[in-house]
Amino acid sequence: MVFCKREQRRDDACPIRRFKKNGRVNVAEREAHLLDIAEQVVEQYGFAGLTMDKIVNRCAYSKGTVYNHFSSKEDLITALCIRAMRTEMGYLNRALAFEGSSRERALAGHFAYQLYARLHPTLFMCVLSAKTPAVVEKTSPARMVQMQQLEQDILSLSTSLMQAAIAAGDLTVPAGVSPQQLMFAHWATAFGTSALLSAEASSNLKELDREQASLFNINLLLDGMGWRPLSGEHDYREVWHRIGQTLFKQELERLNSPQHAQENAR
Amino acid sequence: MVFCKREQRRDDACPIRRFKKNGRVNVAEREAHLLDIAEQVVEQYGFAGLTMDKIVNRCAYSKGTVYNHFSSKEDLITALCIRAMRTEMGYLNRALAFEGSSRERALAGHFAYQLYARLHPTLFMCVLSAKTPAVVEKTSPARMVQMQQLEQDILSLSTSLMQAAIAAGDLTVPAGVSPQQLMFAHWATAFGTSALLSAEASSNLKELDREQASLFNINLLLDGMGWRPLSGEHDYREVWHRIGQTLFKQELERLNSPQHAQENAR
DNA sequence: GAGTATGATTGACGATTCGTCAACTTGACG
DNA sequence: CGTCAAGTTGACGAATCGTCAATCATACTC
Repeated sequence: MVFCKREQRRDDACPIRRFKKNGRVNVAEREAHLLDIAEQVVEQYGFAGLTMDKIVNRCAYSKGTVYNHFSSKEDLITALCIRAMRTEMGYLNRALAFEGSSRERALAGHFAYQLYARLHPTLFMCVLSAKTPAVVEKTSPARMVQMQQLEQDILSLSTSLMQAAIAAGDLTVPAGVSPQQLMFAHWATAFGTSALLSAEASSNLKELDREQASLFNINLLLDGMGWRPLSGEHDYREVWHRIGQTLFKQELERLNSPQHAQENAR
Repeated sequence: MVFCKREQRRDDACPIRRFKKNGRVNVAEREAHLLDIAEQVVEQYGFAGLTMDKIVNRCAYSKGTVYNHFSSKEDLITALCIRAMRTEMGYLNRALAFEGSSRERALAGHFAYQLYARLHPTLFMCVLSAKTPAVVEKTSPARMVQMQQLEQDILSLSTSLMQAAIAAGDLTVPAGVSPQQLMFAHWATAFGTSALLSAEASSNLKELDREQASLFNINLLLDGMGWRPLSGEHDYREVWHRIGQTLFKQELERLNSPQHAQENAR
C-alpha cells in the first residue's frame, strides 16, 4: 500500500499506446512482458494479491488487451506455469551435458529440477497452483494443451536419459514393467520432494536436512530400480556436489548470496 | 444452473433460526454440517464454482454466522483439507491392523493413503489446494496450526511403523541418516504419486497402469531402503491385493461400482 | 414476571475484482 | 481521401467477498 504509487492512478490513466509498429506488434514479446509484470506482482503482493487490475495498471495496455492474451486470471497463472516449465527444461538441457555414467547423468537431471525449484520458488508455486482444480477449471483449452505438450516434452527428454542407461546395461527393466512406469516413478519422486520442500517451508520439516533431502530421495529410488552403480558402490554426494560446481556454479552462488535471501524474504 | 432452485431465493430468505438449545449450540457439529455442504457444492459446481453465497443459501444460517466459522473462503478450503486428513488418518489407523511382516504393514499404510486419494478425489484435491500459496496466505493462523498439528500426528503414526521395522531388524538405517529423512522419503513418494495420479487424470498418463503405479513406486522406494524382504523375494502384488480384500473390501467395491463411477463423472 | 445484560445471529451494504463490449484508433490499401 | 479490418480502450454490469450496526434469544437478577 505504501509502495508503488503507480497503482493509484485512475483519472490520469496512461495515454501511452503501443500500436503495431512495422505492420505487426510482436504478440509473444508482449505476452512475455505481461508475465514479467505478473511475476513482480506476485513477488510483491503474494498470490492472493494478484489481480488483473494491478497488472493492467503496471503495463502500457488496457484491460481489454490484457484479456486478449489471457482469458482469465487462472489462464494467466497457467501461463506462468508454462513459463516455469520452460525454465525447468532449460536447466534440464544443461544437465544433459554432464559427463559421467548414466546414473550420474540422471542425477544431474534431478539436480536441475531441484535447483530450479529452489531458485524460482514463485514460478514453482505456479506449477503447483496450475495443478489445482480451481485453476484448471478456468484455464483456456488452448493453453491447457500447450501445457500438456510441454510436460510431454520434458518427460521425453527425461526418458531419453533412461533409455541410454538401459542401452548401456546400467539399468534393467524387469519383465512386465513399462518404461512409462519407471518414468512416472521419477516424476512422482521429484515432484513430491520439491513440492513438499517448497510448500512446507515452515512447519513440519524443521529437523530435516533440506540440502540433502532431494539427493537422498532420488538415490533411494535409483537404488530401488537397481540403477548401477548403486549408492553403496559410489560416492554420489561428491557427484551431486560436482554437478553443482560444474554446471550450475553461478546459480548456486546466487542461491547462497545474502541478496537472494533478502529477495525471497517476506 | 438448472438444478438446485434453492439458489435463487433472495427475498424469500430463510427465516429458520437455530439458536442455541440447552444453553449452547454445538459449534463443532454445525461446522461439520457446513463442510458437508461445501463438499456438495464443490461436487456440483467444481472448485471454481465454490462461493460463500452458495453455502449460505443452502444452510439454515446467515452469512455472518458462516463467517463466524471460517474467516474466508480459503479458510474454509483449509478446513476441508483438515477433514481430508482426518479421513486419511482413519484409513491409516485401519491399515495398522494388518497382520504381517513390517514391510507388509508399511505397504498397508500406503495402500490406505492411495485408497483414500482415489475414494475421495474431491477431498484429496482440497489437500492439494491447501498447499497452494493463494490459499495458505488467506487461511487463519489458528486453522493453520491445526492443520500442521494433524499433519504431524499422521507423520508420527507412520513413523511408528518404521520404528517397528527397525526394531525387528527388517530395516537398517545407515549411519548419518535420520529417521526423519526416511519418513520424508515416504511422504514425498506417496504424495507425489497420488497428487500426479489425481491431477493428471487426463493428459500425460494415458498409457500408465494406474492401478499398479502406487504399489510399484512404493516398492522401488522400500527396495531402495533395503526394507526386507525385498520385492524380489516376495510377491507383494499378492499382498497388495490381500490388503484390499482383508481391510478395505467394502471401499473397493464402492470404488468399482458403476454407481461410484457415475458420481464422479462430470 | 418484568427488566436487563450478554453474546449469537442477521442480512443489507460497501468494496473489490472480474470479465465484457460498444465505441474508437490505427495503419493499410485502393 | 474514404474505407476497412484488426487491434485497442476503459467505462460498466455482474459477481463475490467480507463487515457491522441492528436485532434477537437466552440467562440471569430483582
